[in-house]
Amino acid sequence: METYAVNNPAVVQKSFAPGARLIRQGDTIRHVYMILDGITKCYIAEDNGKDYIFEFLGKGEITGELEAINKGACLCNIEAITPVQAYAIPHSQFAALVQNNPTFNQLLLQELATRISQTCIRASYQQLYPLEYALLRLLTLEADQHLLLAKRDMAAYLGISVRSFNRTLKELRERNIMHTTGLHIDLTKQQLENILKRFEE
Amino acid sequence: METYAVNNPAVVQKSFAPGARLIRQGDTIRHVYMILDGITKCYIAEDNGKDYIFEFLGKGEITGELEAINKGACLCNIEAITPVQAYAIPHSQFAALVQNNPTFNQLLLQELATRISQTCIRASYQQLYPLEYALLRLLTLEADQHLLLAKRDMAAYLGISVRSFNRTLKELRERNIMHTTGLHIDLTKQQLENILKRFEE
DNA sequence: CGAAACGTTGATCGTCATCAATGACGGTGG
DNA sequence: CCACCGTCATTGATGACGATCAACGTTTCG
Repeated sequence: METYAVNNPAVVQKSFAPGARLIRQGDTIRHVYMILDGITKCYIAEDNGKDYIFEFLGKGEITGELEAINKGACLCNIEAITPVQAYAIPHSQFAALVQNNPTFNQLLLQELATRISQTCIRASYQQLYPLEYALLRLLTLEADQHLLLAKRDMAAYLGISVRSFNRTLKELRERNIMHTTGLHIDLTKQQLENILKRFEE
Repeated sequence: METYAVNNPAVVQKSFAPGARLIRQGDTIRHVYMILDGITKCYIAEDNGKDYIFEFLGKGEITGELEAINKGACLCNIEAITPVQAYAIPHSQFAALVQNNPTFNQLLLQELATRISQTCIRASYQQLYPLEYALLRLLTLEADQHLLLAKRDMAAYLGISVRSFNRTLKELRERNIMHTTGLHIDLTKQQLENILKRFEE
């Protein structure tokens, strides 16, 4: 997806150190960002001080597009968790791409559709299953995508404190579902499937 | 949005009685539906028997578009909760509309973007605030949109049982936050704001 | 100079009390 | 029959407090 923005003088490449924010919740922005390299977290900071991470964005993914489409204030914070390279694309250029480049438009639609699916699926199982289930799914996701996340980020993804995260981890270890050290899941895909199924009673 | 599908022989208008399903989770479909009248609920049925409603769709809204864009199996069930009239638009026609009609395309993007925002916001507060908070927000939403939902649907929206729903309702009544009868919220907008703020500590 | 000792900091976890939410069972009333 | 609710026991998840430990840099002393 990132190839569509190259060779355009209005598009600027920017670097972000870990911890730097590409987008601040509530701000009005004039650019869409396309991530060339690195990992970012998208999170909403609630008024009660808690954060909720709803996704991690990596190479090739786009952000700030909701605001470009709907002209609203930023829904969430986008913060680099590794060093990040990104294109900053002005809204005008973004709109032009959407209008004039059917392939880009199609990719954008697909990305939005995927995001909706994933968000809905996650909201569903986080509501209807206990914490341990969500934690196992997160670790599986992490392994699949070769991510290595900080514990506080995993906790924020699950909507809990680091303390609760560690506690749940410990319980999974005591039941021999996880290694006694590290964050590996000590199970084959098949076994994991079965564990996840156990919750479905 | 519904005007874009008129006068096309491939587009068929269909009726659905309350309880009938426009779309079944897991199915592969060949049509996108545009709702002309009535209310539907979109819900995921988890393997443990619980349902999670993630939105209610009404007049002018579209559904089945995720599957049209991503070519996957259906994410969720779409079920009529009032009598529903809808256009069934074949995927080929839908794709043509997206490609050839910039206005339609723009509306589609906006609808997807709005849906993402709302889903994220809801996932966040349902994770980070207690049940009562989510219940109050649901009732506010219902009042704003002049909806009147069945209790079991409200419960499924909150991801809880009807029993728990009633229980939470009772607690709100005992604290004089709600009328002792009906589902009205016995507060001005301003008071409600304050109540919601109370949770933000 | 180098090594041992010290203090600081942050991450982790045991424990305990508490709150939030559920499930089950049975009763009541339309 | 179904919706609703009182009651009770239980589970799930949290917050607070304090102890421990490892990492790291700094001080101190031989």
